Amino acid sequence: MQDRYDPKSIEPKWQQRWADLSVDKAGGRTGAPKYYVLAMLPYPSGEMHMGHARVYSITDVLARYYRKKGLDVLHPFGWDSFGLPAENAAIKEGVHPALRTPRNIASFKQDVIAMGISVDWSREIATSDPEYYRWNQWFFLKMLELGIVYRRRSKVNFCPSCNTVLANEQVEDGLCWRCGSKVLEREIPEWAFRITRYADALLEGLEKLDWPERVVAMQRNWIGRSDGLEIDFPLVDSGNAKIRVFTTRADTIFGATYMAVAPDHPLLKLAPAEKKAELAAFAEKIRAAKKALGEGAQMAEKEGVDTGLRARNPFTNQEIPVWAANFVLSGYGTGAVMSVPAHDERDLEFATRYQLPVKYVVRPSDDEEVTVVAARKLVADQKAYTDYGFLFDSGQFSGMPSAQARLAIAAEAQRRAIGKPAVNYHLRDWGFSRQRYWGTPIPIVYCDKDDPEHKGIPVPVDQLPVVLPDIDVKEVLTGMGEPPLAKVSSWINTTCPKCGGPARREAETMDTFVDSAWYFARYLDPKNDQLPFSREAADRFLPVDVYVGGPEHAVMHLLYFRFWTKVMKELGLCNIDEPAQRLVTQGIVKGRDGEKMSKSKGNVVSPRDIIGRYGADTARLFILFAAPAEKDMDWSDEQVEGQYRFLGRLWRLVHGALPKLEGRADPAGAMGEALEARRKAHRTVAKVTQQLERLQFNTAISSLMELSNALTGLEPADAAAKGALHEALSLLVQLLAPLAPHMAEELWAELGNSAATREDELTLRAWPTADPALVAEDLVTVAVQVNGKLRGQIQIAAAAPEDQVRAAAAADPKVVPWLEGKQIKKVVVIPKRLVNFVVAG
RNA sequence: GCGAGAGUGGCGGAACUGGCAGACGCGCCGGCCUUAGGAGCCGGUGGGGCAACUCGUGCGGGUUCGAGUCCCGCCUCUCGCACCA
Repeated sequence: MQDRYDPKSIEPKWQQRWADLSVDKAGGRTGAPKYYVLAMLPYPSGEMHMGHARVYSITDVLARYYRKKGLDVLHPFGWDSFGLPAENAAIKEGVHPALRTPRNIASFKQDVIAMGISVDWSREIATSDPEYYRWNQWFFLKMLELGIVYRRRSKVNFCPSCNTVLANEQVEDGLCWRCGSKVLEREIPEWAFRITRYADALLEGLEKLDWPERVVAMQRNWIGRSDGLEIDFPLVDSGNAKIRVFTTRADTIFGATYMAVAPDHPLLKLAPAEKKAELAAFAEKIRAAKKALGEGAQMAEKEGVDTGLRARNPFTNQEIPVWAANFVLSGYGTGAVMSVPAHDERDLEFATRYQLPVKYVVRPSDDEEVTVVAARKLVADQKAYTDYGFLFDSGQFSGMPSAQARLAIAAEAQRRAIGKPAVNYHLRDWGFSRQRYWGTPIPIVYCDKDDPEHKGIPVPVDQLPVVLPDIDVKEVLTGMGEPPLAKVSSWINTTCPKCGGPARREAETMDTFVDSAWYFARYLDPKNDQLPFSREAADRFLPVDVYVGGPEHAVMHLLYFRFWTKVMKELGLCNIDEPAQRLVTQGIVKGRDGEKMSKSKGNVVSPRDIIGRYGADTARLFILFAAPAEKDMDWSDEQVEGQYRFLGRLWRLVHGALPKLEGRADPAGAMGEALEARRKAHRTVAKVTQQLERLQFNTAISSLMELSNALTGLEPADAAAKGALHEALSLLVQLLAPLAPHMAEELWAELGNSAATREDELTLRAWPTADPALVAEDLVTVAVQVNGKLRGQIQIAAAAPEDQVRAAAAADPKVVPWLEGKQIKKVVVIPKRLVNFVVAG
């Protein structure tokens, strides 16, 4: 034993012992329920940062807690080791990603171990390992068969100077990150997942998940289902041509006074000759503007051009003008809208600018008088009435409420064969081709003979994996020209699986979101060379019980992850609908200045430094104590010191008590102070258990501090009291174990519970249970109120009957003056808590 | 604009299904110990008032014996989406 708490001398020792005993291995407790706790897959930068430390602190507390509860806990770890950062670093520094990546992993892994994170390293995976990514290729081929993977043309960012395609991250303010040239748009073929096929399944699945509302809302919004009507507006004097629109407000169709189409709408070719030049110029202008503004930028003012075309409103039979407008998106719905300026803000803004007619057809009430006034006010204020209401000036539909009219008008359109109900989604298919080197090769070859149109011939499954070739970094990873793999002639040139003749491999690689879409399942069976994972393993451990990671993954990763799970079920690999039942999105860690930690701000605090100075237990306690898991937290050196001091006090508390524990007896006979200590300890067991179940780590730690404070300064009077103190300290240490495991192991041993074998380890590992007799209170403090204001407090037996409690409350000296001479109208008694006298006057 | 979340001491934050607001920690104040302490220990700490008491959970209403908690109407902040028809 040492005099002072010195984390450096105890933490590595216990980390070594945990590793030696393999206490963290999953799968050993076949009879027990499983518990799968997972942190989001990290990109292996060379050093763990605070955000990582926070995630792993959370998952590790859960892993250790449930292991102690006797569950078969799976807490695995792996590396998202493919991707752009490694490739960009290679382009800049000329170091091959395959060299850099293992170094980064080793360094990061050291940090994870130094934090005392209890990981089953026998299941470690790295996505850049061919034994991992071969299964990406396997999935690709299966999904190609099912029609979930397909080839399409799509627009990409292209740098004309580097002659290469750029990822969105490589475009800065519309300029190439490398050479600063203006980025162009270009159409190229790419591979895509038909995730839209699962839009409704992904939407419905959200209902059953125990996920933060914020994330659920973002996913719902991202999928963006909207139900409406597609309906044709015939063009006037243009033969049979008609413009199809999508609307969710069919009830307003009698108010459609013009149409608006996207600037590149195909039917604009029917526009009168004299308009063609103007329309072409407009389309070009809008395209250029969109490109320059980039994504997320505020769109300019609404703008349009009268196409000269005229359409007929199929319900009013009136002729209405057709405009090309910048606010209509060619990629959504039919690329054309019926404009109802009276009932749509956007349509009104446009109509106002170009002086198009506004016709109100829905009103808030079916009362003529009210309506006229309301309508006048709307016109005077130049406001659209966008709420549902009652129809007027709408022929046979007048008087109907909007909700009903929507359906009735849709039915009528269907009857007349000019429209049909339609559903639109914001969700787009997931294009996953990347013109990069450091990713999973797409297992496709192109053969001029067997595949003249270059649709792609799948590589046979038994030829997987298609392994990335080794390359000369300086020659291949230039960031310029054709895709990197196309430059590796020894690799790109291959033989056709069909004819055996010369063929070329697909030069593109997969988006790294593919890697992270299913890694959680590979952990179950990481060495399987027949399948991504066995059905047996899946049935044992899926789904993930708690998934922890940053809210920045709310849509992309978490949507792909869910999508992939649905595909895996379709393939019969597993029988779950959703990959993770519960999601915890942890808040960000801010620096000393209250700003988000970042290198550029110079406010980064490194976990490595904190562990070096205070030890992992302090780092863990600080991180868990500073804020609830889901909230942002500020870094505070003082609070870190505070946790270090707490651990120091605990150390001295136990070591100071050791001599007093000699000659202890069964605590059952303890009285007075010692009995109170036992009670406090058992109550803390009950409390902390509940707090850990609820992921309330900050209050769990404060409960331990309370117990520690209560036990400080106790002088056991007899043998039973000594036993009581020993019991209370042992419980305190056991409760501490998931949170500050090294300290707990050390003190547990000091308290005479040696941990030399795996079985002894399991003694500490068993989670304590509270003795109900000690948790129950026999004497309680009851608050006494008069007219809802606190006037006194009484101590009384918990079991005292109500009239006794009432009498004692009324007799309390502090309460008496407030009741004197008053008439008591009512007395509210809440057992064990409070008495409230309601008096007159 | 739409969606989600949050407003409680000097600070981070507690408060189970309405029941003693401010647990726990930081900071601060006082004391002890010490050659010394930026170590440790003990005590205090929402505002006002000597006190009895009183005021206090973003603002304004309401329900209730009783509201940080429930209802209605606002304000502010954070995050996400943003011409989605």
